[in-house]
Amino acid sequence: MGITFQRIEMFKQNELNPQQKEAVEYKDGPLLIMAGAGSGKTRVITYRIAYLIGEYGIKPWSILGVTFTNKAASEMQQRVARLLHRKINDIMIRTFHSVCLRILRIEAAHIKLPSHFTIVDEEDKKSILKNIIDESEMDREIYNPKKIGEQISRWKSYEFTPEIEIQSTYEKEMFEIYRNYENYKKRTDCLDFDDLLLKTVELFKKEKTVLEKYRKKWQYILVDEFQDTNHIQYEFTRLLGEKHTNVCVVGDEDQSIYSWRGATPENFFRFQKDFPGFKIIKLEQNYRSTQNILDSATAVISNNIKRSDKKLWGTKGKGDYLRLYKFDQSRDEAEFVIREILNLVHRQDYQYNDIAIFYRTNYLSRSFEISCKGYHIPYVIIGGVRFFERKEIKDILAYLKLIANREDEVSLQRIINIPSRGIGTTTLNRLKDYAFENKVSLFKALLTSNKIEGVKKNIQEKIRSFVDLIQSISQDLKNLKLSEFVLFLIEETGYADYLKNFSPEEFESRRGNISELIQDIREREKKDPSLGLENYLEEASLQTSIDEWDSQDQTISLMTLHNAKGLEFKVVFIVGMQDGVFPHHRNLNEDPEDLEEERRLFYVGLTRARERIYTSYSVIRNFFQQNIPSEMSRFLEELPEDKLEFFDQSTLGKHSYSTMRFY
DNA sequence: CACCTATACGTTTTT
DNA sequence: CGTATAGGTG
Repeated sequence: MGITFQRIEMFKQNELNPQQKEAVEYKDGPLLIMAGAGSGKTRVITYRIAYLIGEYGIKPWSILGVTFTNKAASEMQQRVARLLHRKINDIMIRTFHSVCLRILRIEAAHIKLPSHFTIVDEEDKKSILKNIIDESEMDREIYNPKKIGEQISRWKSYEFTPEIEIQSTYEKEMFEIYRNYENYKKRTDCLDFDDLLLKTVELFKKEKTVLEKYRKKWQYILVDEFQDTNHIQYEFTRLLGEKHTNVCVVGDEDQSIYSWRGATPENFFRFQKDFPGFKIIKLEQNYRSTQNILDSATAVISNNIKRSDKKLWGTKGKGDYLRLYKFDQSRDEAEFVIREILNLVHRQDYQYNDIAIFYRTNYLSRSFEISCKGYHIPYVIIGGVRFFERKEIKDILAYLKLIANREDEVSLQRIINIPSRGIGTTTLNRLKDYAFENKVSLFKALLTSNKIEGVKKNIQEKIRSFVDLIQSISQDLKNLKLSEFVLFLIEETGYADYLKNFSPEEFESRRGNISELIQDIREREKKDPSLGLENYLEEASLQTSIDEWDSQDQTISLMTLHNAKGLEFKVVFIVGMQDGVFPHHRNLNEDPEDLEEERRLFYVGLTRARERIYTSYSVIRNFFQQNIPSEMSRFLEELPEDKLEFFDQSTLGKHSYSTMRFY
């Protein structure tokens, strides 16, 4: 039989160690895989899925795989397809958010939600909150939209709702804002990222028949990066899995780096409680890094008190020493790193895509970007401003979102006067007041603007022509492919001229981004000729920066340590290693757990490297154009000295580490 | 209402 | 330093 042949082939091509084999072949019941860094975790998951299908005859569509990024999901899908020699588009391997979105689109009616709801991103969320705070006349000093947004997010990830009793006036007002925010979204048929998870869990708890339907559908569940799941994600997993208990979770508590987003390794314990009879398999064989890297990473992480004892066995030779460089200024650091990269590529056998630069915070990318440009090194920055967050892209998307959902007030507000149509803030506020008082949507208010007091005839005319524009282009959506429609829309709205006027200097790059958007739509149309507006908007709103990245491209990669999770490179530079930057000053507090999370982040960074690690810092840090003296990161002192070479490139304070020089 | 200028303010990490 | 907002003028 073909099935047996596949199995033999699978194991021959890429042999698995006994623990990996056990994890792959384990069929029914709860399974907890503790997978150390570089222990072949992805291989185990993909083999396991392939094995369930190929060996146990499980139907592809009864498997649910949950990952953290779309990229990890599609990679996994491809690898499974390769193992089984067939196209597999019927396995659901997606992110939590994407799976929940799928469910909600279908089941929305059960929780009194129209199925065409739109998704608000972080920027939209902030602007909604800002409006609410402004209207409530609260002090913006204390009530800053970003902070409140984070707080709301935290509440929601714990299934906390505004109905809960609260004491202090501050909390009361926070809840008031929260409640208004929730009402606003309800009124405008919007959901934020947290809602996707929260509403799905709510739906499962309320509608048992719906829950049963999905329990029946997904007989086998796998969750990747389990250490970074939060309460609500755990609930989702538990609800779906507790009946058949075929739930496999994979993670590494040493790589838990999202506690600030509500993630908790506590879920490992909850899993063990909620799924009795579970099996634990530990993957401790590291196939990625040299022994020196492994020993250094182990030495660092062993400073954490809160961790269960776990070992990593290396499979490679000792390899190079780790390197530690000290500089005067950030720009010296950037200059060195880039020259060293040139050296690695031209004098040694490395390619650009073997190399990555990691930093703690996004703003550190700037000096390295400048140096890359100066030396003509091809680079990509992962993170920072994402493609779908760029102004021009968001404008176009706002038009599309409004066409998909007329109630979407955020999008309407964004583009009602872009390009400028003479509908300014005063008019907009009148319209909003009218909409609010008469309990209609903002778009409805536009339709009846002649009834609104204080809106002059000429302005009514302007509003009418805007409404006509939206209505008439909406008609054309039916007759055009989406990519053609977007081109048409840009034409009809006069958006290109607007961009040119708005900023001639930036026009070229913005137009480039728009072409890229259209190209992206075309590519998706190629895969799925029936690609609709809603479908595309969905994918666009859940896309992350890492998803845009192609590891095959001949470029070096710059990213935050958080973005580095799950990746590997031959050479890794970890830069900006000053106390206060890394560990970040906000996590240098009384709470030792915050520091431990920073340390895990360092551990993640170190364990991404296969062959070589450079760490570096400068004694003068440029911050807001100020020069701030800074100390070497305390984490660097945790690296074992006998596996480290120290290079003092600094002309200031030479005395300090000169005795460590030994190369 | 649109446009220009002054000033305040901020950068942790992100699905 | 760069961006985002406020405040004033045409």
